[in-house]
Amino acid sequence: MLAKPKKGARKREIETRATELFRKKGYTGSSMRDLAQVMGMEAASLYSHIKSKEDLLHGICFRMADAFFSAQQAVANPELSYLEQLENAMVAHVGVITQDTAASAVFFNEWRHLSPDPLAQFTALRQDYETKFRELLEAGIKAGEFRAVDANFTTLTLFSAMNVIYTWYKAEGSKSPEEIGRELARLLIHGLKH
Amino acid sequence: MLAKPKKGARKREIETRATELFRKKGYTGSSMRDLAQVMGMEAASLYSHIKSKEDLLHGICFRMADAFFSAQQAVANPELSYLEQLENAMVAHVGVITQDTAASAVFFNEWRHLSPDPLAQFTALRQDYETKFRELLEAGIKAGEFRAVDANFTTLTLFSAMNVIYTWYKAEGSKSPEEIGRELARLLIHGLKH
DNA sequence: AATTCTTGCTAACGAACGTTAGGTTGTGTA
DNA sequence: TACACAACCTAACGTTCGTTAGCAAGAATT
Repeated sequence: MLAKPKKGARKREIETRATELFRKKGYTGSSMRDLAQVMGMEAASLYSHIKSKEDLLHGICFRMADAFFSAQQAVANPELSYLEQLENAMVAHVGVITQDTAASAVFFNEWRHLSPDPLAQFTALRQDYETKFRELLEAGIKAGEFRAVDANFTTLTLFSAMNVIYTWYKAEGSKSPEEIGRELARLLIHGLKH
Repeated sequence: MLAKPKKGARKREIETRATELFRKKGYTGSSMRDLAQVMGMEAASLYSHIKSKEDLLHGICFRMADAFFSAQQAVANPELSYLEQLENAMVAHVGVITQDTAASAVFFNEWRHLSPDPLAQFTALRQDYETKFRELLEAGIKAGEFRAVDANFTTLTLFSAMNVIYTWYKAEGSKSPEEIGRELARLLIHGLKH
């Protein structure tokens, strides 16, 4: 049943190229003819493999959402200190970003172009995910591990600091994803001052 | 010479509405007919006031760049400690963002849609601006005021933490721009830990 | 009163958009 | 050898895009 050329391989290549294209020019700035060109085919031919342009965006956004959730759950461990739990969650988050920076770029910047229904679903997922971080923060404050910062404000700051990493991370760079995550956690937890 | 309806007032209203529109739907996702609709006129009529769609984007991006530069220069003071200089620069930066969150959103997210020539000019300006922060950081490290962090990495983290503020700041909120800047500086300089 | 300027209109241009219909070719399977 | 199917094609659809041309009405200026 399975021959050498794996089933759906062409579709996955389209998804990969679409992700790179959306990263570079944005979703609304990318045309199906642009995508066809990088694939070396006609625009109409894309529809032998995919359903629609938005379906590509949908796939990228929700696959990333899944990855973030899985990574978060994989490191969840209530027996650790809140400080350790937060640091591990940050490392896990950074790990997902570094695994696919193009998909991360689309995830962070293009989700708003989803149509209303998937958009609502997406924002709900994202809210849930971010809430885990905020709860960790609030619990850590209550336990006296953290300063009494504004939890909402700080959560957004943490995410912002983590989510910028897709803009510069290169797999062949000198730092591993884990090192980057730890260094970032250290900066945010211990600060810049000597 | 000056009558009640100030000259260019209509043009400025178009720019304001375009800024809000670009923030909401992105530059490539916004059409001139969209803009005309929020202005209550026909798309073609816009061209009595403006030169082109890209000219709107150009104006927004470069006016913000000017504002950031001015604010940075206004607080520059080599007699202060690097820590104080950095904190003041951060407060100034946040001040510009909070003055116009819509224009900030466009500045941060839509500049890549400028055509090649202004794009090159824009990125050069931005590079210059960010370099001031990096130099402050490097000098502070050398002087022993800061830990020996990676200056590039940390500069990006600082900007990312500051630049997320346009997403949630409301003028009628409980914190002033100055308070937000100071709190952010405190978080990044002193850290989250108790 | 004559003139200029501002502000808007209708109509239309060529180009690009996402997508569908229907056909062809080559390859692996029954 | 017949068949199924993935992969891609050409042609075209209706729509939307940014923008221009030419004109009209009112207000401000001379």
